Amino acid sequence: MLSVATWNINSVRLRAEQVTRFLSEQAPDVLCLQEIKCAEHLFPHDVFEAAGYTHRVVHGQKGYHGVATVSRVPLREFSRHDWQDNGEARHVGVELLGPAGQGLIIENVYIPAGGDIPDREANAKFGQKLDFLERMTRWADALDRPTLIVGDFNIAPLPEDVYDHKALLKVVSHTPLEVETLTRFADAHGWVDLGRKHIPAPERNWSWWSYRTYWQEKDRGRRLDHMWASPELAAQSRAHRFVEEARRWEQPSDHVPLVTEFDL
DNA sequence: ATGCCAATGTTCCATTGA
Repeated sequence: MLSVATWNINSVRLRAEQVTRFLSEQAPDVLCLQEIKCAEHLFPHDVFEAAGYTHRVVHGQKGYHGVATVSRVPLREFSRHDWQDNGEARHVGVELLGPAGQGLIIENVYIPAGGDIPDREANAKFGQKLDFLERMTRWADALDRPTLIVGDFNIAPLPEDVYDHKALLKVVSHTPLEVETLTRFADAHGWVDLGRKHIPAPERNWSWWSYRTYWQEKDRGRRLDHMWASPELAAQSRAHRFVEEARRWEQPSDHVPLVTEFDL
């Protein structure tokens, strides 16, 4: 048995208490973090060391973005892709060294949000988001071993992945162009969306709620965080959950963690 | 009705997030 989690933590230094609680309560073997918001030399290694996560790979950046994968099982850094080609720290891949999950590749990714306007001409960030996905698609085309890709995709692909499908068709994160582009990425490798394998639509499994009071009061969430597996790996997933209660903890991240358990 | 919140560092204001 191997359990893997992903969480956009929105500053790992500020949320040491919350991440410690999550590790204690859910006990994943591996946790992939996004938006750690610090350079590698400022990563709070002591917090994870004390919790038993003695294996860590950090791809940090000063101030913004940044990803890290921490683990109770041995692993090694496998890859770092810059799919935006601008130096931002938005990906790190690891290979598990076993015995649990021996040889498994876990890709931890933070896809760009894409700005406000869903138009490449009017908003360069939207174009960068689409380009990031196109480069991921070419990468996925060439994959030749079982892989798990997790993280903050910043896209809610299904109508049931948002609180109001029709209202969000023109809102970045749920536009048809983003969904089509993400679908091409999915098709490039046959990725299985574990969130919807285990919690089929229209069952609720949102992962993000805005910090703004109005939107929280209305319970307007979106499913922006994902765990996708190669087909042969997906066949070994046994359980999957969204820890929605973490959104109500003190000083929470605006995202909640996801956990998948595998027979490995 | 998407910055009215939250975080960082450029720090008493600007930038970013989705």
